[in-house]
Amino acid sequence: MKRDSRLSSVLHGLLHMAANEGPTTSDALASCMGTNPVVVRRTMAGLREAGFVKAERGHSGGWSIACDLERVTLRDIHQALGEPAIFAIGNRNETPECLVEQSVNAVLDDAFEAAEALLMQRFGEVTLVALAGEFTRRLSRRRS
Amino acid sequence: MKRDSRLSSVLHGLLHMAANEGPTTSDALASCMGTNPVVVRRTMAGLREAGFVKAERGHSGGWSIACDLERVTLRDIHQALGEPAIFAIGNRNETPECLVEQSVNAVLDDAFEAAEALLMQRFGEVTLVALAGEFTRRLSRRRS
DNA sequence: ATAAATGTAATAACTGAAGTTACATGAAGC
DNA sequence: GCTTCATGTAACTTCAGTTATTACATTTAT
Repeated sequence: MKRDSRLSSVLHGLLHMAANEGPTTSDALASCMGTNPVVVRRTMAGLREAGFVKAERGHSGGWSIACDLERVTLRDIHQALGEPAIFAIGNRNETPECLVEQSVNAVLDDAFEAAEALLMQRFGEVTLVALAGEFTRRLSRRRS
Repeated sequence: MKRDSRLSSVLHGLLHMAANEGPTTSDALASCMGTNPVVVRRTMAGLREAGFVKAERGHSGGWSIACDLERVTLRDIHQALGEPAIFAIGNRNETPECLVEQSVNAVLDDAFEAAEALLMQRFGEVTLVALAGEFTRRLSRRRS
């Protein structure tokens, strides 16, 4: 499977948008993310619908932040993307008749649910401001 | 991406093998797992190399357990399968030049590593005997 | 010998993200 | 009004990785 990098992509885009004064075009985001402007629009669409960013059309248009960076967490962003599947591993059959397979599924699901809960908790603890702070920290470290 | 169900599949197969007296053929495993005998051989190959199962060729051959079910855990099985990727989500670029992207990656990687560590810990706590016990429990529950 | 089993290579099918092309729509500037 | 620059979106292709299938070699018991 090709790995889903939408979360990584939009976070990267958001930080660039936050750093820019006016709106940032899909083209600009695409070039700094090494992808295609159409992909940017498609991916950002979820965040737009969730109200985290806004897009202005026409001359001098583009994307800008439309939320409080202190309140929005990585978990919110993940949800806005439609909560894509986290695991590449899963059960072969979600509703098996075989009692053996049901047992295997139950044990695996327990473990996966615990791991997912932890991941979501972590995501919920990181605001976009904190993410930007991580960048600032790295920037000053490099400068010194 | 199609989800990787090899772990689920081999565990299902192992429990069936453990329940059978003699060796179990790939055909038998395949039909109870709803797949193809070639897929069974290919998937079981890792466990065979790890010494968890053995395969006998020729007449009245097939697969049988070759390990202590109390000592082998789901984690061992996952390793024997070649430690396939756990997450369907990942960074767009693993070694980015952009400091913004590096920051995003670092924060995401932290969270993913924590979730993976928890999952592996859970897997390490479940032996094949415990898995079989889960089946026995379900069986008696259904009978009552 | 024959039949029954695994071992494995080669190839196609399937799935979902990512990439691309094309065109409609809207807003600013002239 | 017209042009230009931007997003919105549909349709299609590409790509990667598991799964499925076909084919054939090899081993073992009868």
